[in-house]
Amino acid sequence: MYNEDLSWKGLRRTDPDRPRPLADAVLRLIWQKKRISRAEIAGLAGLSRSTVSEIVGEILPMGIVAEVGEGPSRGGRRPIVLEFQDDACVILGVEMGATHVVVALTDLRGRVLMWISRDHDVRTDPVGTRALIEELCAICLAAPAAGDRPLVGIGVAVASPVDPSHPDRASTVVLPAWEGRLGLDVVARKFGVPLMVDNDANLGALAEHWWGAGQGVDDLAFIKLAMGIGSGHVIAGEIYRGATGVAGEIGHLSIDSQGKPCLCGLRGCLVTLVGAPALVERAAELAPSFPDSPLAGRIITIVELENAALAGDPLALQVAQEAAAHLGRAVAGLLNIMNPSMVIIGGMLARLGDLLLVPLRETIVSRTLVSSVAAAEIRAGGLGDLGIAVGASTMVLKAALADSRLFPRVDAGANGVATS
Amino acid sequence: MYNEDLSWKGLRRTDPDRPRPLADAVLRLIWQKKRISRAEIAGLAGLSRSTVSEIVGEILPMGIVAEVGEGPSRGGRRPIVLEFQDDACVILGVEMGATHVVVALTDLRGRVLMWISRDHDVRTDPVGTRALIEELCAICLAAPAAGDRPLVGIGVAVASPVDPSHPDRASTVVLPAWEGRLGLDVVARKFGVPLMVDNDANLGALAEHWWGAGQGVDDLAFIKLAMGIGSGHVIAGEIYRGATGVAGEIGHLSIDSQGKPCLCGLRGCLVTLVGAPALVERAAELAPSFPDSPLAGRIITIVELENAALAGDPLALQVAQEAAAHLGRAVAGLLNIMNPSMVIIGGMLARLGDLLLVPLRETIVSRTLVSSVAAAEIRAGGLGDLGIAVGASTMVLKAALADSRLFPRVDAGANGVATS
DNA sequence: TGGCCTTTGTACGGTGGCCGATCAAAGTAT
DNA sequence: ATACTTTGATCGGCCACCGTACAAAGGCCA
Repeated sequence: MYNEDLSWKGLRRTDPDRPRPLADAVLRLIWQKKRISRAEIAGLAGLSRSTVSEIVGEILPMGIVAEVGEGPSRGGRRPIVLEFQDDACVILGVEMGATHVVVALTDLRGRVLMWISRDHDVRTDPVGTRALIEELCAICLAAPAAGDRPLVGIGVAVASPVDPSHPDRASTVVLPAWEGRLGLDVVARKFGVPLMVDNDANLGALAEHWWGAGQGVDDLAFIKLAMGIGSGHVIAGEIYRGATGVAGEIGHLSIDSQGKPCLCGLRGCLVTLVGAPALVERAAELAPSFPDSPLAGRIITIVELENAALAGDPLALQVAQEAAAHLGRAVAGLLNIMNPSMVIIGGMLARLGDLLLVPLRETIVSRTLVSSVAAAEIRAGGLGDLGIAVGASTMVLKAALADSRLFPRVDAGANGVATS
Repeated sequence: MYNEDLSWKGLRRTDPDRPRPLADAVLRLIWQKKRISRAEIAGLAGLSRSTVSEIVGEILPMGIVAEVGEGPSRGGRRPIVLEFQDDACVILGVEMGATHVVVALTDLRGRVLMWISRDHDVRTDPVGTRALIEELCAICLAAPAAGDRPLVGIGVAVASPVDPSHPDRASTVVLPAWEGRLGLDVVARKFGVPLMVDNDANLGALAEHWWGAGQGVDDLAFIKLAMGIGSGHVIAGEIYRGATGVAGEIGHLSIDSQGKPCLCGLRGCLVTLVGAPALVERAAELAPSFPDSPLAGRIITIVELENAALAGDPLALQVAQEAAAHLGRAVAGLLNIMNPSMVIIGGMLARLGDLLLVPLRETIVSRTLVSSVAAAEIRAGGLGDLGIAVGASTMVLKAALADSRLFPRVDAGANGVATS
């Protein structure tokens, strides 16, 4: 007759172990505003100046916020400017793709200090991949750009669904050789920091939300176009994972019941129409009609196809337009079901920009009933190839800003000392 | 470079106007457990017994919780049992369909005390509809079942998207005659209580989550099969509305690019295949192949079709199976995108039960890649025709349990007096 | 049956987070 | 130079909640 679940939200007032519940909120505000005075914090956070003074007094010794002189007067005493020290700590973001590993070292504002990409057959070699991640992380941390600054944590993006309640569990479907377990805790122990895992498309969405095209938009979808097609969702500012962490398998939306069979058993899945292999194949099919194209009559790669489209080759353009039309049908479905404010196209094909987006928008607008759905913005991602790795780092940053105990203590004198 | 939005969650500790932030949480716990002692509350809520005593002392005078004798001893003093008074107040739930209005009077546990359904052309007659709602509400409140108990509020379900930030705004697409506004505030003023509005499928999902097939499941989708097809979503226990309140237009998922054109401009929309008119039409198409069917050779209604299927008529069964197959493709897409733990089929066609569900499940299992997605439960709704109206009432109950100030004061002596 | 322990609910003093009032410092407006 | 503003620190106070202590009322066991 009624819901037996005990965990009605907000039953516990706050975590009793956590001193000063509002301190983290103030820290976030400082992070957001970057430079801000105590009085401004009081105004924006709805706290009294006395409370803010007290809280700031506790935050300063942590070393991630510093007083940096005085600001302009607004008719009275000049305020002391508090500045968030973006370079007080570093974060590692790891992208585990199907055939490559990217490690990016960022500061506390998502800026990439250095990065390394290495081809590796991740899918079949778990042991080697773990060692490679450890090696690349160590290289990043030893680099001058890291400058001895303490590490907050390591974020890892995997190209496989991640169950939020069992983050170390790996999908045996996507990564059979990994035997159901990522085993990244050894990496965490090696560096003595927390390690967090999530799906790559989710983290792409997060990165675009924090630093890219989706800033200020609280409900967005991110579609990663590559070999496979995945989508990640940010709802109300949070990553949405669904009940079992596999939300976003947009690649297997069935677009055309008469289409080609897909590995998943459906016919006409989006991935069979818009995945990279499908596009290459389609180009080969169309080649006889475009004898003048430099692509005609030979085996091509997806990168060549993209370059040709950017160069204006009619064959490549036709392939892109067809892909956009197929994708548009799926995105229309996505819009109808999820109703995000924005859809961001990421991954390799995002390079095509308007070549893909213009026909995509046309398809969507002409195929969506409710006008406010069709009004959703469709954009290309703004973060390039490092977007996923930066998203992984952002996940750690977000966690630390939600619970400042995750920030390592920085000795007070070291404010931005090691950057130079 | 960073998110300019100020409203980072949890910045304000609590609403300062609201005394005792935990009092509402305790009240919810009492509601949930129905009968519970102070000591149990302390244990479950993580509060001290002294605090609970104090809070309960404040709740008791409200009249919605009463001490009802002592419970069994567990080795010591016998506990005083607190009981939530489900019949202390009543709530009105209104379903505004396309061609009918349902008003249900419920207690504080979703039980229907009385209900009235009236056919009315809602779409074209806003003034008459408002008057009708007022009339039916007044009848319910004057009935013996209401017993003079105070009204908490009125919930209204409308068969149109509802923008959460402008709840009184009506879609001019679905309800053109209403000129963009519902104008239900007059009803609220008439009865002097708060009035809340949401989409019908959303409220169906809510009702199933609280009282029906979806109890204990925090992520579920509700699909309303009727003239149109709508879906509502509960995510993490809350109704999900999307960025502009139009999440769930599953009816216009494109299933078949070679299908019939739809009003929305797409081809092969789900509603053109599984909507009630489409099913009737399909039955007529198939009739020549089933000359023995009692349905053959004449114009039939959807209800007749349903009844025939339940009676085992091969023609009707074929129509149902085809519908299930089409619906299965859409639900597979929904599962891939949203990954709910459960999908609940409601609306008229839910009457068919396993006739629809069995082929539906088959389609889904054979057409979904990730096994945990396919493991989502597919069920028929458990609340029948009043589900939507009960959901509307539940919306009000939920709001009152989240902010107990919405409960009217009940004079202490009147505990369940008027029920007889 | 009496003693001892447990459980429940209440009373009371204490604590910690936050606020308002106050004040000094340092600026602007006239 | 005077009056007013703004900022930040300090101090006392309030309130929600906690822990302790205690009384009432039960069970367990000799």
